[in-house]
Amino acid sequence: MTSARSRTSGRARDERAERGIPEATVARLPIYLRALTALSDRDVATASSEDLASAAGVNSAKLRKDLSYLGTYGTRGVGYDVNYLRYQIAREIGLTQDWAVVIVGIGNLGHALANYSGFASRGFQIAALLDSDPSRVGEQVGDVQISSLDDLDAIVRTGNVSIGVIATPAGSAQDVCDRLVNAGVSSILNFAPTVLSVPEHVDVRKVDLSIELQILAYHEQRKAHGAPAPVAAPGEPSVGSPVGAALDELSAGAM
Amino acid sequence: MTSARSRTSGRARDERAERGIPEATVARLPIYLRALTALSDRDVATASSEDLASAAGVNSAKLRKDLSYLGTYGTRGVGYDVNYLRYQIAREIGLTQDWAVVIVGIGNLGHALANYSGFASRGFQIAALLDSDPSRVGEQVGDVQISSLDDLDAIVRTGNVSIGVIATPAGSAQDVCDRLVNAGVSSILNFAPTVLSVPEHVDVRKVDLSIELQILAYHEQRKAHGAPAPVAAPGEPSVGSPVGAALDELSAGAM
DNA sequence: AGCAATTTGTTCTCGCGTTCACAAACTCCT
DNA sequence: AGGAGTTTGTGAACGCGAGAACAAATTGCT
Repeated sequence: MTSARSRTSGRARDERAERGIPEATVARLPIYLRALTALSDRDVATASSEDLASAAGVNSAKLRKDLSYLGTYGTRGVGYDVNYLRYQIAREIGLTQDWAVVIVGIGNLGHALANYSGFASRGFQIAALLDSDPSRVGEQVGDVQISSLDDLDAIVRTGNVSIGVIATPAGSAQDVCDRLVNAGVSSILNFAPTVLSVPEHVDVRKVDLSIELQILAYHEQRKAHGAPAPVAAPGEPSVGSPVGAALDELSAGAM
Repeated sequence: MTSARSRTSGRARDERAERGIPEATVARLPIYLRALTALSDRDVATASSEDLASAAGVNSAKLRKDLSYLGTYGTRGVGYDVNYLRYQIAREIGLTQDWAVVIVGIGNLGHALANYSGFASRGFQIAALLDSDPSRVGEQVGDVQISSLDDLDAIVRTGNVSIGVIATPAGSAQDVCDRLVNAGVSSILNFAPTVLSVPEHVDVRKVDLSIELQILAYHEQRKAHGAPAPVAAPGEPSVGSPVGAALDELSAGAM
C-alpha cells in the first residue's frame, strides 16, 4: 500500500494532467469524491474500481479510465487507498484551497443557497449575499448579512472573489453578470432562466429547473404513447391558444 | 409561409420523429422554446436560424440540425415562423398537456421550488408538497398545503402523478425515491446529493449545486496556475487533515 | 520460489454529437 | 420571366466519449 503511494512521482502526474482532463471526466470527479467520502466515513480503507463504480453509479471501466487521467494512484491486484485517492481528487479539483463566492439575488432560491450546508463547508466560503432591494439589505441569512448590490464591485475586489452565483429573476441576470465580470469574477453559476453572454475567459454553468422538468416530460410522454401528441389541425394552432399562454408564463420569472 | 405550414404532413413528421430524437437535441429544445417565446413577446413573426441560434447561445448549424429531427418546419430563403415553431416544439416536448408533480422535502429548497413561478404555469401543476416532519404538515406554501409523507401513495395514485421532485436530505432520498417509484412515479428530479438506484423504466435527472461549484473550481484553478496545486509531500497527506474535514462536511446535507 | 487469483491501466473499436459546406428551395427585384 | 440573394435541410468529415477486452502488476498460497 505504501509502495503505491511513494512510487507515484510528481513527474508522472505532470505528464498526464498537464494538458487538461476531459470535460466529461471533470464532471464525474466530484461524484467519485463523494463516494470516497462515504466509504471513508464507514472506515473502508481500500476499494476496488468495481466498488467505487457501483457507489458512484458508473461503469467500472469508465471509472478506471477517468482516474488514469489524474495519475497512477491505484495498486493492481489491490485497488485504491480510499483516503489517498480522495485527497488526490480533491487537489485536482481545487478543493485544497478556499474559494470565495458571492450570491446575488436573495429571494426564495437565494435563501436556500445561502443556507446550503455544502456552502458553509471549508471549500466554498460565502463572501457576501447581495440584493438590489434596499429593504432587504441588512437582513441576516445564516451567518451573513445581505449587502447592497452597489457594493458588488468593492466586495469582489477586496474579497478576491472568483465565483459568482446568480439567483435573480431572468430580467436582471445579464446586468448582474456584466457587473460580476467587470469586478473580476471569472466563474459564474447561473440559476436564472436566461442565456448569459460573457467574455471568452469567463466560465458559465447553468442550472435550470424548468429545462430539467421539460426533459423529463419529453421522456414521460414517449413512455406513455411512444410518440408525441397528435399534430394540431392545420391552420392557426398557436397564437392565443392556451398553450401559448402557458409557455409565456413558463419562462417568466426566476426561482 | 402558409405553404410551409400545410406542406408539412403528419407523415413526414412520423418518419422523422418516430424513432426518437437524440438526447443532446432534447436537452436543447427547451432553450429554443424560451428563445422563441422571447421573440414572440417582442412580436417578432419570423426568425432565421441565425437569429434563433444567437438567442439560444448555440451554433446555427446545430440549431438547424436539431430542428430537422422534429420535421420540416422552416421555409428556405425566409426562416421559421416563430409561433408555429414554438407550438411544434412545445408539442414535441409534451407541454401541450398538463403534468402533475409532487415535491418531497419542504425545507429551504423545497420552499423555493414550490414558489417557482415556472411550476405555477399551466405545464406543471403541483399535486402536493410532502414532508416527513409532522409539525410542518398543514403549513401553507404558495397555493398548496403541506401533506404528510404517509399520504404519498394515495396522492400519487389518485392524482395521476408521473413526476416527482426530491428535495430531501441525502439520507432519506433513496427511501423517498423507492416510495415514489412504488406509487407509480416514473420520472424523478433529484436535488439530493446522492446516487439514486431505480428500475429500468424510471428516468432520473440530477441537479447538484455542489458538483457544479466543484467543476467551476477546477477550471478556476487551471486559469490561475495552469495546473493543480502542488503535490503534497509523500507520506500521510489526507487522514485527519483540514481538507478531509472540509470534504466530510461538503457532502453532508441536502440543500 | 512458483503459481493462481485479483485488479489496475490502457488499447482498440464503435457510436454519438458537432461542425462544415453545399445543393435545394424560396423571395424579391428588374 | 429570370436572375440575384437568402436561408434551410442534410450529407460527409471529424473528434470525443463509452465500453469491451486484455496485458501488466501485485498479492497470497503452496
